[in-house]
Amino acid sequence: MGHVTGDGTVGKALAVLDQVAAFGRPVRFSELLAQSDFPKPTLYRFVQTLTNQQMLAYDPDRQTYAPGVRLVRLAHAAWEQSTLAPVARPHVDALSKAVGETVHLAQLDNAQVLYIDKRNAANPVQMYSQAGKVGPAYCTGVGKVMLAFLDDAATEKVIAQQSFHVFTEYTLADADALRHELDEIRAHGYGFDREEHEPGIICIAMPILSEGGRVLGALSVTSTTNRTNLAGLEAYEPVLRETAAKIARDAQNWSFPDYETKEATGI
Amino acid sequence: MGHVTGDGTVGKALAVLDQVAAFGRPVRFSELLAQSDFPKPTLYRFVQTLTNQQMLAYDPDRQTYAPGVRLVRLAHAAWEQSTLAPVARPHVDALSKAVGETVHLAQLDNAQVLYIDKRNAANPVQMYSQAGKVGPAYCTGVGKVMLAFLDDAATEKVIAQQSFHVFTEYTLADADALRHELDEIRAHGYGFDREEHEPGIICIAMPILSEGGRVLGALSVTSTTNRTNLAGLEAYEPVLRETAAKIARDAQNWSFPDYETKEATGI
DNA sequence: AAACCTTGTTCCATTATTTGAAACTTGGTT
DNA sequence: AACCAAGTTTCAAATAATGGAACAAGGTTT
Repeated sequence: MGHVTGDGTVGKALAVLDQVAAFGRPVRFSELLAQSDFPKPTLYRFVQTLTNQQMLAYDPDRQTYAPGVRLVRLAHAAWEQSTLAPVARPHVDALSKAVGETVHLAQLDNAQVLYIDKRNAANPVQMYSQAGKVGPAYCTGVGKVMLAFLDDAATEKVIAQQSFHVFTEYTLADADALRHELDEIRAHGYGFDREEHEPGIICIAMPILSEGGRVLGALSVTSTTNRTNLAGLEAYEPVLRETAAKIARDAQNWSFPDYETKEATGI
Repeated sequence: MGHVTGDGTVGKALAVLDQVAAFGRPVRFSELLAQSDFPKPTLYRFVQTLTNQQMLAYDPDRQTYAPGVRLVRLAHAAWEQSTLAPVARPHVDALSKAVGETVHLAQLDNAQVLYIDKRNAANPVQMYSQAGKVGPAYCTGVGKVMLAFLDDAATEKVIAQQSFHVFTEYTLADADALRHELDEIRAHGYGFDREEHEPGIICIAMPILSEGGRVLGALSVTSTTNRTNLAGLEAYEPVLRETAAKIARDAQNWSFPDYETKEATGI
């Protein structure tokens, strides 16, 4: 009767997995139970099953559960197969070198922004700890440009799922403000983050669209108000647009020819 | 009657997820069906459910399934929470700087080696494409030292799951050869890879053990026969041992104090 | 040391969900 | 028009999930 999860047993089990991941730290069974809708034996069995399946890892010393190693292995496959990330990598590299600022590559995940790749101008890549991170869609450059180029039904569905927390004085605080912004973005073909998420942080963002106009992802160049301003970022628009086009083209023609690459790792 | 998966519906669904990941490329429903034990509607529903749950991503243009973005998000949590990886990071950095060779941090996943972190001496980190990778346990330095320090029952269970593919002329080709090698490793406290997995690639590996003697993971320093030899690698034994000890200590005392770190990302 | 928690684990009759053979739809091919 | 392959839906039978209750196992208090 009226469940949040849907998708039967599997959906429920995955909800438990999310719950553990959301804790951000190893968690005890009782902690999960306290904030769960499931009765004790049901939750217990889910946790057991997930642990058996290595989706959760149980630490017997501390009696805690944490997301398991199987996820890391699966995510490796996800990242390598996601048509965007591996195809985009050389282009993101080139863009990063060209602009000398932080570059992000993102996709839409549910109604959130998921960062798939990142180049930090200053300190060399530290990807795993950044890629995989999620952020709000309504107040980030990449989020807004992706929203702007979905079809109307999809856009509204995602808008309905935004929480509209006000981070700064520039944050778009409601659905109407966001809709208006999306119109602007559609008109220009790209968008900005005007310190909407964090004070002093600005960016220019470009959608990555397939030939058919489907949203594949988005690119952004980020900087700070100390170093530049929106007009300064706008100078990157041509190279951003070109990079997005190249990524879209390559993603289109991608057909996994180099399967079975015996990449030399050595332990 | 006699299933491989176990763990009910959830286990079966996750087996399908693994199957998709194992393809290494986006895959059609019919391809999955062809190599699946499940009847058509059953497999169909699993794929649907997993897609709903964003564990799989469906590409409508190509009619293919690939591992989904939710996995990347979950893996991010897994990596950050796995007691070893974040705790080990600074020590792995230091070790990498000290030895100037490729350094690997690994854990046991099922009966395989899972690389959790990596420092490449030459080109700066490219983690996501390396971490998450799995390798054989019986013919890698990290794999063997972890096996050596499991309890007997666990060791035998893992040995039984090895496939003993012969990669080079030095590969340990059967369980007995491996058992003998494990005895040696237990006697010394550390181990080598003598070109057992790839010609010209050698390493010295050190287990990371908790106070209670539980295997937490392993560290290795890898090089080539062009640059050095086993005696040369042995010079790294003290710093490796010390690093492993530091990681174990920190993993022990880790209690997630810095939860709620509002890390400044900016888009 | 007895009574009393709190946390984790097992039982088992009831209930709801998964299951899969068969039938059907869709789009492309002979 | 007939055919074929890939994907999707149906529905009664089989199976697996469910959760109230009762049971261990450590700890703490009286």
